[in-house]
Amino acid sequence: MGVPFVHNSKGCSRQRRGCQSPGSGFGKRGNRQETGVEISKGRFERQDWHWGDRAHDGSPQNGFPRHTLMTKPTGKQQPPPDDDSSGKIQIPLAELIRTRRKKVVELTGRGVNCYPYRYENTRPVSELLSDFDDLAASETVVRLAGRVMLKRKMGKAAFADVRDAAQRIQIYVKVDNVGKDAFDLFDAVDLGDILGCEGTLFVTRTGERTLKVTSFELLTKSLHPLPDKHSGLTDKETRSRRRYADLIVNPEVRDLFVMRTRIVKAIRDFLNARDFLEVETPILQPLYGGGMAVPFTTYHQRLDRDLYLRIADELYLKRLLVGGLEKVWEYCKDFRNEGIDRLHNPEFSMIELYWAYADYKDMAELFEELLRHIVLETHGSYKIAYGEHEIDFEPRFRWVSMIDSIKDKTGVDFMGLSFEEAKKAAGEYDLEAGKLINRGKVIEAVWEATVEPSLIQPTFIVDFPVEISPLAKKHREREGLTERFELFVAGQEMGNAFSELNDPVDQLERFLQQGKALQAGDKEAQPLDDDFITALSYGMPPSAGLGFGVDRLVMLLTNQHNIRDVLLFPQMKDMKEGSVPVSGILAQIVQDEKESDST
RNA sequence: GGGGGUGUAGCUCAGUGGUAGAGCUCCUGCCUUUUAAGCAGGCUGUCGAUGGUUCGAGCCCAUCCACCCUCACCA
Repeated sequence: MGVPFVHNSKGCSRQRRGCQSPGSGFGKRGNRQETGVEISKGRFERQDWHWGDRAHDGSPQNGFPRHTLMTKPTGKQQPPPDDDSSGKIQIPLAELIRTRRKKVVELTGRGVNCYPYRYENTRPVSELLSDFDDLAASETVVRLAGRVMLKRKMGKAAFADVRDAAQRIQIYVKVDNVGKDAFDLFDAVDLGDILGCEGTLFVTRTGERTLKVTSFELLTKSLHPLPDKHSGLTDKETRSRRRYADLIVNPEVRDLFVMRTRIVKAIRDFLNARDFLEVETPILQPLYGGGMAVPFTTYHQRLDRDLYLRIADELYLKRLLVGGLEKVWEYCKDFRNEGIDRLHNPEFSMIELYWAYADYKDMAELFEELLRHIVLETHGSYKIAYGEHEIDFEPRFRWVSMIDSIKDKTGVDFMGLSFEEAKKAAGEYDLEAGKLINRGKVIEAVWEATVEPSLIQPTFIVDFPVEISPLAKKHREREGLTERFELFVAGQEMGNAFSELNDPVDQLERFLQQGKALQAGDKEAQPLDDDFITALSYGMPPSAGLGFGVDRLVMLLTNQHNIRDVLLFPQMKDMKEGSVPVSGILAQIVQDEKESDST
């Protein structure tokens, strides 16, 4: 852990490291005397919180931030009053956590383990609810476990809402049923605590299905208060940074990520059923390639060389075609060192599949079937809503060439036009001149300006200009074009496929062209991959290849419009200033506990 | 990167230059079928950061940071 794996991602693992082994860090913290600082009376200075392991300098770390609490010499400090508030971090959160931690200490003193090891024979709440009538009538004793979301205490009885992975249920705890000691323990239960409960099911006066608790066990004490019980957690930044809190209080978020997993499973099932072999290829690569992108660079010490995080899987999967595997695919995490926005995260998921003896038309058939399968599996219908649109996957997808689609829209036919002629024809559109560096780019730019936004229902755009398709085979009939399609749905690209270029000489020439671009300063151009050319020289069968972004697909199928919302842990910039790490609060509390023990 | 917006208590939000507020959470008390339980009382903040204007700044100005929307580029 001493040397950061990826130079560019500093700070990404800070929080995780801090959580590893809190116990090991407490004794090593400088005390007040040594650091020459003083805990101010009732005030925690946020900016004086220092993370010991922030610098990536390779120095040994103990896995826990070195805490240094200090204050500004404000001159307003007074000797701590002799009540028990001296030295406390008195931001409100700290007080809330302190109160809960006190309960842990007290309960532990009474022999209650606030962090026991297991709770057995539980049933999912969903099952208890679906079998409710029978279970209630037979007074079957059942057990469940979950998190306390709401609590309503009334003297010698109490209700609480407990939620497990999928459902919530009300529990009823009455002193007559559980005994005084247990009822006192229930008094100490906070929102957020995790409980195991045993009892029978009944319906309350007001008609709510409820577990009448006969015994319960505290399974985990929660120290951090939950977000507001009514309005929940709405701040998008906090929801992304603390996805765990988001998942606790926003059931629809949980549903969305369950849906994401179902989508991936549907893809996997579909490809497995067609004998595509799921493989794994290197993420850490001596040379990147297979796409146009800026890579992340990292360094291997023992090899004493730079390595790259992959930007695409293409070149490795094609090597497997050479090796005779014929039908391969990979669920791949790729990394691109580019901007972060509504549609882009530095690490993202793709599916790439390669199919020997097939061409791009076969691949289009397969892709269409795959999407229909996924939509039906996950939605139970072929129609989905996306924003203001209803997308229907049932009819055959339109199939139209890029050049024809422009002709249909504008009347201009780019087929057979030279670069100069094409540029002239494009003159009436407001295009960025710097991009119009060849015929293919001009056609693409015109197409993007005129046709792309209108592609709401699933549409294959096919036969791209050769200049913008360096890995695709030349079209067997149409001069200057390649056998390539991209699928568009709701105005967005949902996949990209070619009849794969397998002539090693042609591929070498295209690499050399890319090499020139790289030298000329195009950071996204692809470097020459000698080993890939070597592989092609052995002979790669005629093949079709397809790649599509999983995150984008999940967005489409879950009606989300920001990639961050379909990623459990999206990349975030460094934390905004002013927030106090919970570990700092806990460290302070534990220090106070130790001091009060020794006095 | 350009343009627009937001940042106040753990959470959700008020607060247009004059002593930082509400609801929820939390604490104390009452309450044995409640349900955003209720009732009574109480604690809680470097108003994102830094600088400026002002007798006085949460509020006005500048810079910076983060997030959201939007435009251009990569999936």
